[in-house]
Amino acid sequence: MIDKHILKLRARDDIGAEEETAIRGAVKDVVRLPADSVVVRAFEPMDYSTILVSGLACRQKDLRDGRRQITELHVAGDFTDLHSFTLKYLEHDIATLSDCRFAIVPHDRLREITERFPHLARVYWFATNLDAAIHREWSVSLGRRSALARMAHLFCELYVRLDLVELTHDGGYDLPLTQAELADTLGMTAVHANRTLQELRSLAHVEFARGRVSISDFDALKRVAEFNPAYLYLDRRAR
Amino acid sequence: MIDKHILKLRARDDIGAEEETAIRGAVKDVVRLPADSVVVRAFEPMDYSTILVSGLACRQKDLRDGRRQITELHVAGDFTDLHSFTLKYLEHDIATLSDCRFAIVPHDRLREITERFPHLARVYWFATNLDAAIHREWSVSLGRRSALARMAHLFCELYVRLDLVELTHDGGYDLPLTQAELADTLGMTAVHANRTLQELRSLAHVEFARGRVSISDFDALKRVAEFNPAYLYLDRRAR
DNA sequence: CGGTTGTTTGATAGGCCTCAAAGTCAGTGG
DNA sequence: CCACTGACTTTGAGGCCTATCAAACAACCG
Repeated sequence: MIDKHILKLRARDDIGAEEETAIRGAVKDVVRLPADSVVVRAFEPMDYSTILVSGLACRQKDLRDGRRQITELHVAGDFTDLHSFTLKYLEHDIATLSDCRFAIVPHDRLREITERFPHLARVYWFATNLDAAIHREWSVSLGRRSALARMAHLFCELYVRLDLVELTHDGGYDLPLTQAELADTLGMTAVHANRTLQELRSLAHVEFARGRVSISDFDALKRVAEFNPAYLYLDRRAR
Repeated sequence: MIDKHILKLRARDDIGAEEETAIRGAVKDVVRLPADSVVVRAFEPMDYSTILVSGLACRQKDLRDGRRQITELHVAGDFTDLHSFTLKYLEHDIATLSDCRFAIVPHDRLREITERFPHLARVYWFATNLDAAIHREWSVSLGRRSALARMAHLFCELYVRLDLVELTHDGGYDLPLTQAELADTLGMTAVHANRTLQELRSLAHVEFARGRVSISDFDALKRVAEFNPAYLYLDRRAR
């Protein structure tokens, strides 16, 4: 059920058998939600967190005028709202972008296992710090990169993150987003996202169609994006 | 020495006397650095973290072409690079923007106190999650807000954060930034920052001159920014 | 198969960038 | 005390990137 989650943890640190058992035991429930559902509503008191088991989800913040910014995309294995464990509520929504399954982990169980295994506390602390590192990279994209480089960068990031949980195949991956949602992620309009997509296809041979990203020349894409995966902390070490 | 740090922690949760003693005891050294120094270099292995005691510092990421994005500003009391405790290195620089003093906290002492006081582990975990919440709000600014609203929003945020550590006075606060550095924070050019500053002055009666922000009408500023401080998690509760 | 949602294209406008130069200010040294 | 210097701020002109508005087109779905 949460195999991809464990897989992702193990990419960054050793997780003992006892720890793994504790993590698996902390899952209380698994729920299914259709696309475009709000999983967690901003500012509602939370006493559980959720691991994304399958599907695509996001964190999004709405503005008064109805526009929104997606601040992170979540793939299978991500602890989408682990930060609510210490924050007690979220200042953003968690929403599904496709059909999703979530594993529910109550905060009191999180507290138990992090007190029993201080190492796991650090591993999960690390996980939220990694989210923050991704936020920072997105800030650079939004603040300093052109629309083209920003989009290329996102496609690179998702390739690496999905590859880690074995969700890439044939030089690409499923990304069930509309162009409007992609635009909300990249801080641009849907029209411009469409045009940028066309430019990216002709420049770097990257396709985005029918919910799938196909990368025929990853190096070309990386060059356009000036992509360096170091911010994803892919090295395994004791946390 | 780290009074402002303790003050900030206590704004979000109760910190016991024993915990406070442990925190103060974890400080090994205090160092002084002039403006425009690099405190922590990206990708260097870290075995300590630093609390900003006084001055203004930032997290910054450089691009190949020499441009940069400042992804967070740090004020006195902030644990500027607490995340290196679990990340082991940072993917960005920490740099000073004014003369600064830092308290050095070795990671092994952090490990000690977080294992001895699981509650402190959560308090510090919370602190890094708060950083991430600020990152997300900045993503919204960079992605969806106009230059004017973005600048207004930053000035609001800094007012609240500085007020928390008693560093505001006479309806304003010291912000020893050049316009170019402000521009790097807001994802715009220095020229445009200058023009936006002028617009903000005439629209919301906000001055930024000689390293000081003077706000004569905070409500007007908040309106321009659509500022809501909820993302700063200002409520005190058990973490 | 009609309606709805999502994609694509075109025309126009505007916000922000770029380049360049002038103006201001604090600090320095004669 | 006053040139001189270097850093920073301000202004102007022109252009590009991206937004906006509108409409046609394509794809999906009950």
